[in-house]
Amino acid sequence: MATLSDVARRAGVSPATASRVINGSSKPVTDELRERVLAAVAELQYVPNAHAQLLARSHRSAVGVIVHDVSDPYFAEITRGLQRVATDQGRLLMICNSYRDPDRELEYVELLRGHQVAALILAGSGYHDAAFTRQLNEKLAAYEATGGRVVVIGRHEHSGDAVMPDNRAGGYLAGRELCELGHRAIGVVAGPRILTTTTDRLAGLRQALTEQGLDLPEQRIRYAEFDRDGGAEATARLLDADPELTAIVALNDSMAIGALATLRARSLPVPQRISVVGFDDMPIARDVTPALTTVRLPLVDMGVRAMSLVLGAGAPAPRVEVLPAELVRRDTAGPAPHPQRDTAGAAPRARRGDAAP
Amino acid sequence: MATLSDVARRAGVSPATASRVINGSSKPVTDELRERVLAAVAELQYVPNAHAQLLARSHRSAVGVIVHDVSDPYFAEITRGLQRVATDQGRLLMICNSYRDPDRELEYVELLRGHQVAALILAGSGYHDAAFTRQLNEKLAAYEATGGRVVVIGRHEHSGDAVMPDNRAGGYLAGRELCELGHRAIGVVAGPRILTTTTDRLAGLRQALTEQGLDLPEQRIRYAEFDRDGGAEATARLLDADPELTAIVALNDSMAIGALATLRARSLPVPQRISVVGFDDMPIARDVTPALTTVRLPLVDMGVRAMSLVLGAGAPAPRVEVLPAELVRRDTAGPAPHPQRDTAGAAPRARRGDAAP
DNA sequence: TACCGCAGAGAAAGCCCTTTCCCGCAGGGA
DNA sequence: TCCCTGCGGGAAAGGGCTTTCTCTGCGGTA
Repeated sequence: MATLSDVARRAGVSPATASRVINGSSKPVTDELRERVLAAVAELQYVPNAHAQLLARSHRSAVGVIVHDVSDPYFAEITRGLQRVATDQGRLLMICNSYRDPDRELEYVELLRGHQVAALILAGSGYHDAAFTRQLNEKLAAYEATGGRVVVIGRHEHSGDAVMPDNRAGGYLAGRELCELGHRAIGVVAGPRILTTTTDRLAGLRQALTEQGLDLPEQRIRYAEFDRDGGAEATARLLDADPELTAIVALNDSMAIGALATLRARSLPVPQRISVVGFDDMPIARDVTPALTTVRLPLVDMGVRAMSLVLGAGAPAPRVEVLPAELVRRDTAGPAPHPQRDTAGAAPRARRGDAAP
Repeated sequence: MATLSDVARRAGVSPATASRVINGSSKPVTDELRERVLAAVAELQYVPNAHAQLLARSHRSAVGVIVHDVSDPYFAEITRGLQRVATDQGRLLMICNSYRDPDRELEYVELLRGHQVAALILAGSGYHDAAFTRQLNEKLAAYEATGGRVVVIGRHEHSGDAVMPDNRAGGYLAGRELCELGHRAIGVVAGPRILTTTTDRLAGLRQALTEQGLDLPEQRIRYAEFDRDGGAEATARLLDADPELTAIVALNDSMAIGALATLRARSLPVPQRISVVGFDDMPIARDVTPALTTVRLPLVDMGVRAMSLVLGAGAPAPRVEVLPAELVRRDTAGPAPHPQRDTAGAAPRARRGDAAP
């Protein structure tokens, strides 16, 4: 590889001058020398060594991002938001997939710190795991102590700046919708119970049911991987245990799609026989058939906010931006198939005029 | 940030010794000193500066990857394959999204070269653009001249090692299938015509139709973005121009999903009234309703092969691995709705017993 | 006892840049 | 004519790490 001094030698100037030309330094250089340097760069196909540059320059510019998996639509959308702001500000993003492995997450914090990133964004659910949480917070604190900035998306465990989707309210929305449609036998297809996202969404859902005089026993919940196959499998288990279910809440859209697949395989019409509500409103939700009724989270906006927060000025106190969830009614949730013997939930159910456009 | 000499000072040793302990050098260090160093590392939360390390070490280990967009399922699958091999070999991947912008692609080649990657993988379609192709090849050649290794996935324009999906054969498969089902009026929803992927798939398709005595006039092809919305829009244009179409080939699955959306919006039943065939077989294809008939490409395997090639020993001659396409029959392609006046295609149509399970 | 060899530790030379500091020189004012 | 100013350029000092080379001191052999 050609180095700067190769270029300088070829152009007959000092490395200092070559550097100034290449980086467009504010210090003036004669046109004659400038051209000689540029010519040498072209001839030698010179590309500056990024590591040497980062070492020599003091200011750090890249931003590190740790997500579960960029190709998961949930994180893809968030990342889109992150990118948008980062690109505007000329920042490079280093994105790492933790695949929800706590150890890998810890490793990546170190790795990114080692790569001298100016800031760190952690996106994705936190864990119910005190030991891990403590370790992570220690690492994050160490990083912040040396001037690094940290923002988390959707995790409570960190005490600093955060962007939080309102998972609990979203769960509540899903639950209320189904209650109002007259459903009494509601099953839940949930992600891993160690994730705070799962428990938060579940808590909101439970609250909605409780308000309608329903409870949500553990046997109506099945925990599985937070993906399509997990959803398919959990739905099958749920149905095997309780064939009378008239509605299923999937705690994310991937699982909802899996649920739909199982339902189709068992020839259970949606929403006539059984309703399904998803969560997240990822792009594909509107394209499955029937189109998925789901709880929408402003994913791109979450990314935008997080990046703005992390690149903006620091604040004396931690800032927490809570972004609202919103119910998107499409075609997978309909009235419960047959009238309930129990009439307790009649009033709210009547409130909803679904026949109107 | 704590530095190595901070650690050394704190442990009362020289930086050399500290370095040896931290990197597990082969040179022996007394247990006593080793422990002092380790303690200092822990106390100081020391993380080595990756840039300094890369500068000091001579051997390069990271691999650069340029794709259209990691969150596009096509590239997500390929990347999964790349990652699998890279992780096995302890390599770090630097993944860049070009968003099909040739200039950005060129920039990323430089960027990755500047980051001293040991190898470079370019995935995604090439362009019908001689000037760009030449520039890219020059940059790649310059990189290879300094010992860098390059593998491309799905692009003919580079003369070195390559992994090639058989796009042309795949197009042929889609065309033949529809002909055998009796379709005569077939429209195509295509990606940008500047992409070689588009023209390759189109060429195979055209060949299949030609063999059946059909031709594929330009007005039966609509070019649009290679995504869901592009597919929806192109389908609408196609239908407006030619309402009698009985089949649509979408040149990737995202476009096929868009096509399905338009068809649903227009209440055209699939496959009774109109058949749809996609391309790629991305994971979601089986979950749309009706499940998508499509041409499968071994995407993960393409990634695996590419990474193996690039990390393996160099070869004297360029190696090109062509991976086969395969038709996956699901539910969006059925017999043409009404018998053709023209009986020319009868024989092949009869060959296929679609009523059988 | 004298000498050799080697284990274990440190000094120092890079790796490739950026940037400060300094120097020479030309032009302008006194 | 002399001095000061300021511009354009180079020398050199890092930036944080790895690694070779060198040095010290110990145990073992003749």
